Amino acid sequence: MAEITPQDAVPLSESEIVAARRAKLKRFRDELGFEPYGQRVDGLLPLNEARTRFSEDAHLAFDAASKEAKISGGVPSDSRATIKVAGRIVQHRDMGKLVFLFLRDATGDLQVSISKSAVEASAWELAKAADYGDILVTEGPIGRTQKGEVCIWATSVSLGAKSLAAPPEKWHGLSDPELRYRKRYVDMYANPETAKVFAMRSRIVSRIRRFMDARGFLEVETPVLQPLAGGAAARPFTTHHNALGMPLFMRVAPELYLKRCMVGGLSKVYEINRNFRNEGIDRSHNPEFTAMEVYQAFGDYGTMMELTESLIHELAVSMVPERQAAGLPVEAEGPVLPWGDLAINYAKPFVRVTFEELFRRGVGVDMRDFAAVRAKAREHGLHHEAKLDDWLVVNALFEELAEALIDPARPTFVTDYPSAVSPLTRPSRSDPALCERWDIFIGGMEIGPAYTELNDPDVQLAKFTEQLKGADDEESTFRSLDEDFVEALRVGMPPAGGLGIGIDRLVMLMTGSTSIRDVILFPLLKSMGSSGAAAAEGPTA
RNA sequence: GAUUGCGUAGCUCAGUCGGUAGAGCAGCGGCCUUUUAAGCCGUAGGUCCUGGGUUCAAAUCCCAGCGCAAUCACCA
Repeated sequence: MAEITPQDAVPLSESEIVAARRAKLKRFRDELGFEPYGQRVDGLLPLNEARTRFSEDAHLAFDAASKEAKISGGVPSDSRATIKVAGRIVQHRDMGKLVFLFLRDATGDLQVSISKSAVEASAWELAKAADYGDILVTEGPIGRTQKGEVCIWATSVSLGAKSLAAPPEKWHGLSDPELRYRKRYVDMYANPETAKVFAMRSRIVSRIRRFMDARGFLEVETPVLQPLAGGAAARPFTTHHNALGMPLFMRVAPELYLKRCMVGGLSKVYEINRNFRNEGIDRSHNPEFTAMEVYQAFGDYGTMMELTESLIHELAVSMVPERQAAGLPVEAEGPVLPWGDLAINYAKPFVRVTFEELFRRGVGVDMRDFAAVRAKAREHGLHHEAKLDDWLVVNALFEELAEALIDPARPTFVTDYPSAVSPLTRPSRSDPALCERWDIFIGGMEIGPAYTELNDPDVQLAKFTEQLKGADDEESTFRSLDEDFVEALRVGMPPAGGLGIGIDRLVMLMTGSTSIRDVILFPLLKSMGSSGAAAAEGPTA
């Protein structure tokens, strides 16, 4: 195997900015003796925590002692805390024999002041020549400057990593949305609010887990690679297992496996799951997205409604201090979290309205009067109406006219959907035309449905079979009957409530993000140029 | 998939009626021990997204393509 030298890795041509940075890297290593890619450092403080170590008293005492020492020629006593930090340089001001720079980490920014007289010659050269984007490690007492800026007065400086890439604009950051998504690693340090959103997302997901765990649910993991893509009527991504010679699908939902868990005796389970749907991309859809599915034995859709309302309300309450800390608008009463043009009020109880009532208000006729429904459908230009089943026409009209009546500024449960459009749901005990299902809408987005689950294997099999008949040629290539699932139901699944919540959309609402790409670290974009096209061809060997 | 808009230096953006390609930041060389988007002097940096077309002349007008965004469609 040939030795790879750093020179081999250098591109043939690069911008003068990059060339200048490479020259500095060489100089730092060869002339100044710094390892440009750093080493282990213990005892580092996050920058926001470092800032809290500042003491005005210690600063003033040191200031006074310094002046005295200047006259008497002694060494001033210093009670300031000495701390060690690391961060990326986001500002660099060279004043001659004094360098001010700002370091940034995920917790915030902190100034470092480097005086030529306070550090070794090599460290001084490093401080002078350091670039925007370099990762720096520094140690020293924390004080402030004449202008009052809290800072570390460096006594040592070293490199954590030399940055060889041309940095974004230091004031505007990275604003081109395409570049922000393609180079998220730059976006995250150049635009601090980006990193804040992802830190918030992490805490939100963590709170969801604590909420579920506190209620006695077990978190489980079920297959992403499935021989049959069941649990939702969405187009799956297809793949293949070489050793088994077996076609596989990326899951569109974990539902059928979580129900198998119920059959097995895990009576309260949840999974925070990545799903994959081979469909369009827009502000609220990414091909892979995160959901949480929940199943509770001997619960029903009412159990799931209480759980969902409590969870979302609790999350919204927890966002009040989060958003205040991040400088985002918020009202504690409710609470009210602004989102886009809306001020969404998460006060309990959430709005509840039946599908039938909303249909009557939105469409103006009784949904069971199919003649009137079809007349309305023609009136509103649903031209393929004649080909559709009665209830599908009802559903289409509902989505067209009734959903718009839902107040986007209030979380709203729409309950008791027509049974005919909900194959995995148990029909209503009081009215067989309806089923025990609700959907929750917030901000005009569907956040998730919940069902009283169907656990009668014969009814389930009949519904699956009926659904398959309705599938067109394309659908039938990936839709097939999950016989093992029906077999599991024959073993006996307890009655249960089930729930699915879109975590990305919930995080959008909680963090004030109006695009799903702003809450997914690396959203899918088309690949660029020929290398991307070649990669899409797959392995050739 | 459709429509509209955008694509100019590493980044953020100007570019008038079609007539030699511009600024700020970043970079490079200087000066400066208290800056807050530091400042000052000097300097370098371009496949104007790609490919065609119209024209004496195209960043600019036209066509096609690529990428991104918004809206719509699709997504129970």
